[in-house]
Amino acid sequence: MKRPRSRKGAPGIIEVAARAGVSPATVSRFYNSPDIVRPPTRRRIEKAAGELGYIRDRIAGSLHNSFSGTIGLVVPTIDNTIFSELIEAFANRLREQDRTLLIAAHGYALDLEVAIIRSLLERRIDGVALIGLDHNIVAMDMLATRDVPVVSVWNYRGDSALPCIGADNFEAGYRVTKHLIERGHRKIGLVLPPRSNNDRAQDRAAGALAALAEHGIELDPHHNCESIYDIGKAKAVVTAMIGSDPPTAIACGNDVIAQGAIYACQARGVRVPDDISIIGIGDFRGSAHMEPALTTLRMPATRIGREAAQTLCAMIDEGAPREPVRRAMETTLMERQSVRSVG
Amino acid sequence: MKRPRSRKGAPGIIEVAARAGVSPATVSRFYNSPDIVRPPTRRRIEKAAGELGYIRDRIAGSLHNSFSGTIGLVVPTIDNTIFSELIEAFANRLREQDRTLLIAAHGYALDLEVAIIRSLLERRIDGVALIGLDHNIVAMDMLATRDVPVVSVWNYRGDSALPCIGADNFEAGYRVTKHLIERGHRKIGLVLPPRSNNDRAQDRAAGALAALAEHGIELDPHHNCESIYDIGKAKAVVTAMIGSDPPTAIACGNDVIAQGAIYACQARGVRVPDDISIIGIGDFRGSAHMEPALTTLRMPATRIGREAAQTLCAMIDEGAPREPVRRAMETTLMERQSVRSVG
DNA sequence: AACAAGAATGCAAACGTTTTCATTTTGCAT
DNA sequence: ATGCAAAATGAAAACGTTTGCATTCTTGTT
Repeated sequence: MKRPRSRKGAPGIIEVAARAGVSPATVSRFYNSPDIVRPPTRRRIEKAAGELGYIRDRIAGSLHNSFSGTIGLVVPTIDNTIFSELIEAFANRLREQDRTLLIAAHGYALDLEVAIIRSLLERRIDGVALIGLDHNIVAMDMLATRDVPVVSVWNYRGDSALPCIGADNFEAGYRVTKHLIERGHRKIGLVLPPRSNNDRAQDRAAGALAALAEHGIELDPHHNCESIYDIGKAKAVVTAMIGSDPPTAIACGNDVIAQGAIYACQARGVRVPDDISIIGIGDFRGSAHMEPALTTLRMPATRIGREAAQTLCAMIDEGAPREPVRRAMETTLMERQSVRSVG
Repeated sequence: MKRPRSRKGAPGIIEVAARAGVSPATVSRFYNSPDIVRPPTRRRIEKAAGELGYIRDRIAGSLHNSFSGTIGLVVPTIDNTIFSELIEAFANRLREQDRTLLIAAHGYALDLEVAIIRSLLERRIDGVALIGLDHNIVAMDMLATRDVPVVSVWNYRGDSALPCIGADNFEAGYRVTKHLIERGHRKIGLVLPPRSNNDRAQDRAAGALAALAEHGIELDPHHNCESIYDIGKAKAVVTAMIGSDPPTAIACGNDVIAQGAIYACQARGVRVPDDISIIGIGDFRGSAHMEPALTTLRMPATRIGREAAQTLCAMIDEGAPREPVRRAMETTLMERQSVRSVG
């Protein structure tokens, strides 16, 4: 029962042209390069468009020149502090450039990614940003065939095939663990997010393990845990970990896990940092104000989002450079109250 | 220096048609109503499309019939637990319907809303979802003129002009306050988000005040505070409030404020709920696992998001019904550990 | 075997812009 | 005034689909 809804009274470029007493071509030029139409004409068109309440139809426009002014963003999930900050920055930057954002989430399912990319391509996106470096090969192929610029956001690797704007997650894992070691901790627990389909998590884990290995510290399997991005789950996992033979410090894969860890300690009457030190990664909004304030490695999500949008737009406007752009955004260790020195 | 990037080798419907030995029209029909093309033909087209790696161009399609398969969503901000959960649900529901989501944030600036809506309209969205009921009149006008279905999400009012899917925020404010009163509290503090340009906040405040008034409880001006959506800010505000002559309970405008309130108490050595009870609104992910677990009024963000998408799609496909759809989604008081009875 | 009715397909004209090329207008120097 | 280059505008052909209408193919009936 599809009604072919009429575009109602919506005036087109032709009506505007008629009312302004110029040709449609001129109206088009008025919108796309105002500088080449003379000020008096410009004013007439502006007036006519205003009176008619004209809204240009970019869809018709993009049919001709192949730019739609729309960018795709594919994320594992939107509902995640870290990504939502990133998305917001990305979206705002695009808006400033008069582009719009098509967004989709796949929930860590790589096969859904193909369907999503296809759907975006059907809408003629000018470029795509993807979270992380590992992606479905057929999806990447579709993009490459159509010559659509792609940037990978959030994770940085010096040898990535894709242009990437993000933080070095290996280094992140390494630094937080190293920080604990430097504070004298030897019995260290790890609570990391699942590694499958997640290069960020993989890199962080590798970094943490590297720091441990470098100092000849052995990781008790009982202290090596996994938790999804969920306070409740993290709390449960850490509660189990500290039940018997607890570590003196726990490195968490992100701030949400760290938050869960702190609650787990509080629930069992274990003091942080006096009995157990806890460190996170991310520095989410709020982490600075927790009790105790969370020591964590700050990842500049907003800056990453903005830079990524910027880079992608440049690739669209100027063409992709030979060598992919790769930018490692600096992370900062925020020393607060949840870690103390021992020994 | 705009290169008119070539659409490269991207094959069109014509190439597919040629390879399958049919006319373009038939290929088009194959995609839009497969049932009216005979199975053998269908198979040939499918094969040809597959071999060519054809991806249909919906932009060209929407030029003809006025549906783009794209929905707009305008939110104050993406980076906010409550909205990101909503957005995710909304986006996923749309994806299931083979539609895509154009998203934009205005950061509570009503004038930006006009620019955003205009930008969405330029992309020929089939419908729009907006957060809340109060909106810029010229933006609403543009939508009405073009006959674009609109739904308001998140806040419910029985008398709203717009179709709305959400929770009754007046009732929410009323219930949490009433809950404190029923537990014997008389010295009650309020920490609510700023009301300007925010009907949700206005309604919650009105509800809270109504509950107080109903029981003849006077609100000490010193206990009537405002805080933006930010743990740090809320913590500061509450720290000040409990510095001298603290209330015995605080009703918070949302869970993030409540979280800040709890931290404020912890930082000052005030016990929750023994010394002060705290209640939130929202039941964000994590609220159940805090220490102490937060008593709060659950708002079903995921269900709201899904329902909203559903409703909007129905309006697009079937036309808007005479009387706007209005759905009040049920809220639930989650009694946990942050509120105790007194007196 | 012939025929009608219906189903499947093809043809060609939209859809609302942008852009090339041609034409007119403008500004300036003579 | 006059002529000329440069700037501004107009006419018309794209862009890649969808769809109304016309045509051809099926299929079942007599």
